[in-house]
Amino acid sequence: MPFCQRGNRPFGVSPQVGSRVGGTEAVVQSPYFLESVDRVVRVLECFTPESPELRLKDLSESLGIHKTQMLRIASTLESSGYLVRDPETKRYRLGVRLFHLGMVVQQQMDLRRVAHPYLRRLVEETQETARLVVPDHDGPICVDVVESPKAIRVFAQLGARLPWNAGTSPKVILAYLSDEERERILARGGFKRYTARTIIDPDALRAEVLAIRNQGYHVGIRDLDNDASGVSAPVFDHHGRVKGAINVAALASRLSDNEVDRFVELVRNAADGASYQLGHRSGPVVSTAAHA
Amino acid sequence: MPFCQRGNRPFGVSPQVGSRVGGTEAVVQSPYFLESVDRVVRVLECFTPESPELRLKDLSESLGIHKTQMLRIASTLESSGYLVRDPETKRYRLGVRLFHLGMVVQQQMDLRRVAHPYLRRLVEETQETARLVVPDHDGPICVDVVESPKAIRVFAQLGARLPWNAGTSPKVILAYLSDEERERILARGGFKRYTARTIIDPDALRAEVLAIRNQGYHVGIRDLDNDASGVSAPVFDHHGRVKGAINVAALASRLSDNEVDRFVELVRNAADGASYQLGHRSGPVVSTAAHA
DNA sequence: GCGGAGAGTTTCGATCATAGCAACTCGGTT
DNA sequence: AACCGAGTTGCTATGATCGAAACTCTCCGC
Repeated sequence: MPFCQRGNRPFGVSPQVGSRVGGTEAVVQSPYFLESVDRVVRVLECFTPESPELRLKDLSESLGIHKTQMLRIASTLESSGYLVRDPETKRYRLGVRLFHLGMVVQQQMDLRRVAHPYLRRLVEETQETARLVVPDHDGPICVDVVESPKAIRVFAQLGARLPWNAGTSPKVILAYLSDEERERILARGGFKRYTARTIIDPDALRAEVLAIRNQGYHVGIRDLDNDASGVSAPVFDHHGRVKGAINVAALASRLSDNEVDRFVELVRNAADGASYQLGHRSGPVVSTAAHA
Repeated sequence: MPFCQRGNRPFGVSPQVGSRVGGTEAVVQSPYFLESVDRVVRVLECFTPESPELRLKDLSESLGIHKTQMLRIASTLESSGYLVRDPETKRYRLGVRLFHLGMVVQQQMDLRRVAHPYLRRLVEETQETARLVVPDHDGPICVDVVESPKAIRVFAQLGARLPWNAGTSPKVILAYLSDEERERILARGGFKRYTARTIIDPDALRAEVLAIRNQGYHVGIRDLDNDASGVSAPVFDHHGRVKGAINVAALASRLSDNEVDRFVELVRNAADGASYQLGHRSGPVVSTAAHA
């Protein structure tokens, strides 16, 4: 394996180092690093929703590239339709070409496809069963499972419909649905009891679910099954909408407190990674371990 | 003005020359051309909806780039998140980063904004009044006008609602709406007569409109106003849906047959250009002058 | 209408990043 | 076990790339 990236890269891929301006070439990231290539993407990244139009000077200054060189780069990009230049104002914008590439990417941004490798990795790391659960008209459904290799393990039925009021994934999903949807589901009621710990009162469920929303994940103990506990975290799309939850479930007796903490970390990373792949940008997710 | 591109570049910007493989550097497009930059975009363009995953060899072969070099380019792109590599299969895919750039572009893809420069150019070229008309709940509306500089000119009311059965733009839009919508509008009926040439019979209107659809544009003679004639062509978004029509209208008496042909050409180019800017790829548009 | 400032464009030679060769690893196939 | 094809690494010559400096153009204040 040639360089730093190991397997799936979830977050923090931003090479937009801010001010490369003053210093000469700070961090060269890999033995195969081509500056000319990297510069191209750095140019494209200068264009944001906030500043979609930039002058030559803006570009050359913010990237620390000589204006002459900047002109050459921009002109080349323009000639292939990745930048367009308003002939009046001389300002550059991103070209439609990029939109089309974006659409090619969008076609691959399918939840199951994206989540699967994360489930696999979770199982490797935890040795427990991992699942992907998605919301559906009436009740969440388990749409992907990677089973624990252990002899005694949580068995998850692919395609099974789960209740809204028990199990970690359903509650995590419920937590991030819109207020109306959540209330509709709570109002519908009819919650069954599965174990002594199952919440069946709608108001209690609402409270639980709002707490989950604040926390950004959920650890559930024996509320759906007397022997099982689990950890879930939400997966969002690029609009910031919940598309599902990633979950790891284990025999409750096997889960020490330390293990729980580790699982939470792993599950959250997996869910964040999948969210990122779906185009989500770190917004709504609560950040206990914020990089501040 | 440094190089070949003059003003707005509508179509045919594809530098994807197919086989640059055999020959050495065929066409160098501008004095400011940087091969390294161009190569980056050519790499990205290898990925299409049909072949979204490519191996190193696929890339290097189809671009005629040495595999060593290809590895370096791809690795650099990977390290900045524009390509992702499946560690198992070693295949590359486009990264989510591109999706985000695509979204930045999408925000600029607003019909009025995009069409305006085309209207301006049309007026320059034709010296007649140009308009942008969009469909709306009940009737098309004129949402942008650039007026002819001539003393006697067609006056177009910004924001005016037009009838469906007269004038070129409404009929062009009608032609490209979905079958259901079109039939609903035809069924609603209540068409007024404006001149001797106005079509008021729904069946006749349907026939006219289907003919327009085959033709891809429409030349209307004195059917809304006894002194005015006009040419319209449809503008599509990236789903291939009609978003509006671009129109040039002149005093009927000023329009010779030659002029009409010229106007048709200009209006179609403008509409195609605007469509392109909205992400439309030459699909549904009828192609009399196909490049086949 | 003049002069200066700021942005963009053009030219040109020196130099350093880059291209491609060749050798190597690794996994699968005959 | 030998082979093959894909991918990875090391190394050096060279020509594409970079930046300095001069030029153009437009806008502004006087």
